[in-house]
Amino acid sequence: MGATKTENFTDRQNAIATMAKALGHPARIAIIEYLIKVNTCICGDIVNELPLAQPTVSQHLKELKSAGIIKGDIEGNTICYCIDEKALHKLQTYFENIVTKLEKKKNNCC
Amino acid sequence: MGATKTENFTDRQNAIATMAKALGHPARIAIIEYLIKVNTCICGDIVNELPLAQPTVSQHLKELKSAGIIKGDIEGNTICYCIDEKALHKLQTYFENIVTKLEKKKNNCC
DNA sequence: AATCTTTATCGTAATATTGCAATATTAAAC
DNA sequence: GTTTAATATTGCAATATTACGATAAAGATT
Repeated sequence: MGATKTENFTDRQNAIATMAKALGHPARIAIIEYLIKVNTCICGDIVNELPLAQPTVSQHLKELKSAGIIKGDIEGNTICYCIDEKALHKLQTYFENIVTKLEKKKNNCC
Repeated sequence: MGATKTENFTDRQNAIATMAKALGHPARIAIIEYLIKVNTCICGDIVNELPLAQPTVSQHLKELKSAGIIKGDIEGNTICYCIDEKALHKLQTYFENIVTKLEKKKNNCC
């Protein structure tokens, strides 16, 4: 085996897992933090910001994009990447919901 | 290669990535959702709840535990697993912070 | 003590991820 | 049109993940 059995889980569970997985690498965390920091999304210098080779960065960007975390549009010979707020909002809501439930239930063991 | 270059990123970036990675699998999302649902954390029937073999579930639990997402204590011949609220709180805060920043900056392209 | 029940670990196969050098692509600059 | 600059793709090696059968461990039950 080695392949995740996505078909056995709900779409929602798979969707959250996909987004979480995309953020499950420090380079990709660094990328989104940089995108947030620079405010604007014209960010041709992302490679210089990261301690990784250009193809590696490109690959991480591709993964973030395919998970819907970032959006990218071609803009001349540079790519304009920026955060997809919808995805991060979903994650935020998801975790907020969990935290709220945990607080409400006050799970009283362990 | 194939190994993540964790040494090139900050501890904070690695910490978030580790937690996100642990949640980057639908089975592990299903596990924490189940733990939340049952309220109590004495949960010997987690295997029956998931469409995976027992060793696989055990492995997923181990990963969640080593990432600090869940806590587990031995309790007779069963294990008492429950959510570690601290970890989820960190994630919630992290994403809330991002969303807040994004709203404030109103990133005006793409 | 033998058995049952539950969870962990080992071993292993299939697959995925990470990282980079080399190369391709594509548009701007000259 | 040639060079430059920026990003993408390809190919590949190293490593990690996913999944499960077999087996081990350890307390509970009889």
